[in-house]
Amino acid sequence: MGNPGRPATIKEVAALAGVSIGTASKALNARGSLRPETRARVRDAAERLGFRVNAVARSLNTGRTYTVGMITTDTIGRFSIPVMIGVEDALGAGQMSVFLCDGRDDAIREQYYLQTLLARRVDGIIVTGRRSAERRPIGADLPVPVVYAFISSADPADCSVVPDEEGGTRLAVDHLLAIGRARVAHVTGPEHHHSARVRANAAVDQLRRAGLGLAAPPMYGEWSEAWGRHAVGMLLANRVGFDAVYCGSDQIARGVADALRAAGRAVPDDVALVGFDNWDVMALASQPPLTTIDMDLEGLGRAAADLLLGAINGDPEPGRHVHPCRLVARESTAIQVRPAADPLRPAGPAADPA
Amino acid sequence: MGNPGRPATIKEVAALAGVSIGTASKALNARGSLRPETRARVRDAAERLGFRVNAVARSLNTGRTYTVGMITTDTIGRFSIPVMIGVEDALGAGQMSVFLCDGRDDAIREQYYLQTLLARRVDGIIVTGRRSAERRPIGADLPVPVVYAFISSADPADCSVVPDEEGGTRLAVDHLLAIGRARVAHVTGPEHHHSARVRANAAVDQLRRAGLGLAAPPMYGEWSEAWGRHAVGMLLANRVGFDAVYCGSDQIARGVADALRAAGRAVPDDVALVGFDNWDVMALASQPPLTTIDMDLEGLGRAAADLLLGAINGDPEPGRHVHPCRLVARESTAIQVRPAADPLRPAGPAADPA
DNA sequence: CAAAGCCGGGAAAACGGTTGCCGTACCGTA
DNA sequence: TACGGTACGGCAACCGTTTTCCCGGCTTTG
Repeated sequence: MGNPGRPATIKEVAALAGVSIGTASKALNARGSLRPETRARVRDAAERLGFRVNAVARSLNTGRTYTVGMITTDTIGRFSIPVMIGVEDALGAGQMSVFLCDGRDDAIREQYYLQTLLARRVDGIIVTGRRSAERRPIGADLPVPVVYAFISSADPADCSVVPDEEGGTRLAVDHLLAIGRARVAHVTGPEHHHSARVRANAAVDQLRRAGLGLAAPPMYGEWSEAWGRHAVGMLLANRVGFDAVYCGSDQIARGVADALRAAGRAVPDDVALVGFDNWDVMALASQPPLTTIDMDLEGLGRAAADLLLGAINGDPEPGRHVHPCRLVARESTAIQVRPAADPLRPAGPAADPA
Repeated sequence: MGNPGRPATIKEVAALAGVSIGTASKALNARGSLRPETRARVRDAAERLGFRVNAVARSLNTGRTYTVGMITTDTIGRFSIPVMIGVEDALGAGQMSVFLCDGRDDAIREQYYLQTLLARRVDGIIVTGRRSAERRPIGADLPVPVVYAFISSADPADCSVVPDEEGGTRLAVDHLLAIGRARVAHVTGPEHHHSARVRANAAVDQLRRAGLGLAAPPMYGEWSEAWGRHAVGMLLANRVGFDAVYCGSDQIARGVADALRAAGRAVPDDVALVGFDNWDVMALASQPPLTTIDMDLEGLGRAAADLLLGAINGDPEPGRHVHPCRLVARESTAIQVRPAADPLRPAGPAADPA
């Protein structure tokens, strides 16, 4: 038990067990050659005193702290959360603790955090953020390995893990083609946004590979439901013929779904719909629920953490690593012969709660 | 600059400056009495070597680590994020770093984290989580102060900071009364959920104080849009007379708004609507945008951090501290003579992007 | 001129562990 | 009986800083 005042030290444990400090250390860490009975005596003493090794003191002479810093480029947000959870999960399993640093898109603040982390002698650093675009490296010649997760470093020699947005788009397009759609429109976010451009270009490419083109040029706008609704209005006003819409986000897709319903076009029968992000609150609340592309951000975070652990242990794998997306099929494309049952929710309208 | 191999130690700095280690320490920390010229010499040497004090070594003999642990009861989620951001912000300003620990609603995992944090000799611990209900204390007789943020400890002697959900509800009800509504319905989450009950009871109380009652008994269901839609169906089917709905969440409120519109009831003219949470993605995307109650979770997090800092510095303020909510007025209650201009967004329909 | 005080800086003891090296006692064997 | 080997456990250096105490020299004062 021990008292709650000062945590017990190994010296007190050693004294109680009647051995030297060094011996106590060996007993507690299962090193050296000691009589089993001695080990037991030390362990008992430690237990009685409520001894908990002082990680600070240990770090001082091993040189390893078993901590890593996680710096977000911008404010902690919807995209960085799952990445952080994945990172924390993978590192926690490796006995490492994570320092959380919210960069807030402020370079000064970021550098302050970087210095703090280095002063704390973290074993490594993860840099993440909301955007999937490139960013300037956080520092040069740092004494610890750095991995960029979701965002990537502008220096190709740095280790980055990014979602395979092109691959995700190919999944979306192929899925629409597979259910027999050929006149696909694309509604997405602002053109200056990296992800919007990448996904739009990938959609065009993949359709071309099938001998097709978009039903209309990519429609760039905002990452909002309102823009999704507005875009549908434009498509209808221009009498564009389309039987599917691939959207740059679930928010946009939901707006598209609402506007289509208001215009009397049935989803998915008249128009099939695919979103992006698999943001549950949008994808599931949409009417109908959205088929969408999931970037597996948590898995991406875990992958980044594993790369960091590797680098810490001397096996760096520099460069840009792409992490696969996956398609989550729901009712907004549930049509014709469906290849398999939807794994996430039963087909048919959702039952309202009592 | 120094090379990126091993970080420079104060010994090397001292050698380069031609002073003893102790003197170097004093120079770098602005202590003791030294000639200005000596200080400068040491500082130069430190700069040239890229010296960064080893926080681990420093902690070892000061006994303070300037770190705190933040443990989430359940998975990091929508409510814990703003709290965490607030905590991190307030603590960062106090030069403290934050260890992130995702408890995942797993008591084993939580205890593991607790032990890890204690081994790391954190100066304090913040416990947070998604639900605002009470939870069993994370430990007894801990050697460091603990503050519960958003959730609260079942032990009233522990320090907890919780949102003033009753107060928030009073703001909502008073607001509806102020715009002339008297037949208020209440649609909220599951009855077993602490927040749902608290808010429902507070609504009843506040109406009673005005000599009124709810237009129908509190409608408990789910925290979902679907339930909001369904509840409207029930109200209409039962021919309940109502000119306002106070909802337990913005998600529910959005569902209510959609169903009312579908039923030809205008918001806010026929029915005024107040949500809860001020979750931007719901409150702003709703048609019309929602008046709602904001729990100021970030501020709550900062308050918790400040209490923790106080406790660390010897001024504990045990007990349950309530943090005020505030009303954010938007178009779902924009009616009649409005007392003041809405501070957050101009009135009138939102313009769709080009 | 001597004593006292101050200023600048060095030496060394902590802080709490880990670990390599060494000594001792006991065993078996020649 | 003497010697070598092994098992067990102690000693002490070390990790990088901070901080206390002390000392020598210079300045001030009586």
